[in-house]
Amino acid sequence: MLDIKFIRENLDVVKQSLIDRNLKIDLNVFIKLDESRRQELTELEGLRAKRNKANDEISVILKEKKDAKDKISSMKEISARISELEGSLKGIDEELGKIVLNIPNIPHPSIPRGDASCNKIVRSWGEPPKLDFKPVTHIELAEHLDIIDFPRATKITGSNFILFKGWGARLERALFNFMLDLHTREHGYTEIFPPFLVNRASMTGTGQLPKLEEDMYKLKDDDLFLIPTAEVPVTNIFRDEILEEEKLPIYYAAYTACFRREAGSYGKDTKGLTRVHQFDKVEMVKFVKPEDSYDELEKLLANAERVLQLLGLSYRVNMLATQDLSFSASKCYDLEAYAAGSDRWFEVSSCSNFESFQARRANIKFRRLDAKTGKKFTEHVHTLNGSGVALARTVIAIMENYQQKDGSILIPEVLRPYMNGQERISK
RNA sequence: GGAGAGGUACCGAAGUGGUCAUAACGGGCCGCUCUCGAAAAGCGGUUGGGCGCAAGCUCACGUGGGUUCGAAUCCCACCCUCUCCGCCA
Repeated sequence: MLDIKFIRENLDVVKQSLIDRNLKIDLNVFIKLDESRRQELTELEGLRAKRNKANDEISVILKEKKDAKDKISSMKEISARISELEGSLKGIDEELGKIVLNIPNIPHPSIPRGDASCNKIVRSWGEPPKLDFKPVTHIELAEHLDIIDFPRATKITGSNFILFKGWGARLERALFNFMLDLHTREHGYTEIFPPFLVNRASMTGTGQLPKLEEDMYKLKDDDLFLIPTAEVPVTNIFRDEILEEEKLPIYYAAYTACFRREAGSYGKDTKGLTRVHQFDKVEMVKFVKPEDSYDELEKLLANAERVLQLLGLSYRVNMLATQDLSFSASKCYDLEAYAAGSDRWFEVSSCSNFESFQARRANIKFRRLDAKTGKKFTEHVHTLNGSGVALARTVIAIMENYQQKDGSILIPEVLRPYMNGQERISK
């Protein structure tokens, strides 16, 4: 959520940001509502002041056992007007709130304007593997090695769910353990294991709601949602809280399963692990001071890259252009890992700076000292998060890049300690 | 799921229709005084939002409604926490 005052005072900036994102939101409605809100508020508060004063007088009169009838009846009219204004103002606030909740964050000046074709590869790392045979896809490998059972996952739940089996399941577990260990031991993150179900306020706090409700799995009898990413529960840890300045920055890393309905992408990537409704992910979340957030974004990105480097997966870093940027983000880098069997780059991480956008929605602040006045004041933190990294697609890259001529899969060295020291998965 | 208790500031807690919501009282924290230093004691300070150039005004007692000239206080609905019982990994 943007600051209402900011929108009012920087209308051109907001309008340009909507153009850059190729969105049509009529801000004139906002301006009109904002104006009438302030006008009605001024009248209302004047009347309230009058009423408060009269109330004090009435109670004095009654204490003295005198007659307050005239005063009381004269207040009836004012009270009626007050509740009229309160009702009207409530309506305005609701409408205004709806509009503001649907205005996306302002893209950072450093990112390209335009659609996905304008995304900018800022660097790449590693080389695609040199295989002296024709590589196959992870689907064929999984079937051959009997480590993922697609048909039975569909039977148990539905299409695009995964059932890992044997060394497949073990590989999955090895991966998120390895990632959590890396981030907590070497990158300074505190491990979190959050709930996988969250309430509406949490979903709104990070910006999934109200826009993406149809993308969420929602419980029927409770107003709860399955998390699409650990970003939601972890960022909401500090919802409605004021942090002390010395506590910042805060780095959290969490493994969770992630649940996505992928409504609107039916027919896309229907096979294999590419687009599934439930996948595992290790997520990194940061709460930082505003002046540090862009440095922190680069560090976060480096932490995610390190995972791929240690796994020996070649990847590229993609800076998203304005129209490809998610609703809440100001700036975002996607990490794309190459997978030889599919001969494709798979998005395995998104590292974003949300600036104060989520913090304002979720009401997360910190208290800091004003150097000039020596007084404390509160300010919204900046939040960031990044996958470190998403598993299903990383598993694709590992399987397809480490496949051998005989159909076995070599296990990346860093994972071997997590897999009984085993070197390969074979039939 | 059943029964009961409760939700007021950083914490505990008082307030049960009016002149007590920056909110009694106690504690914590910060600053100052005293001290070689500390403890103790004393003094002072310690919530957040909105409108306004400002002075200032206004809102917030779990949430949302209602009654009233006036609600922390009365009424209704909902949410949450705790205790006991039941069920249960």
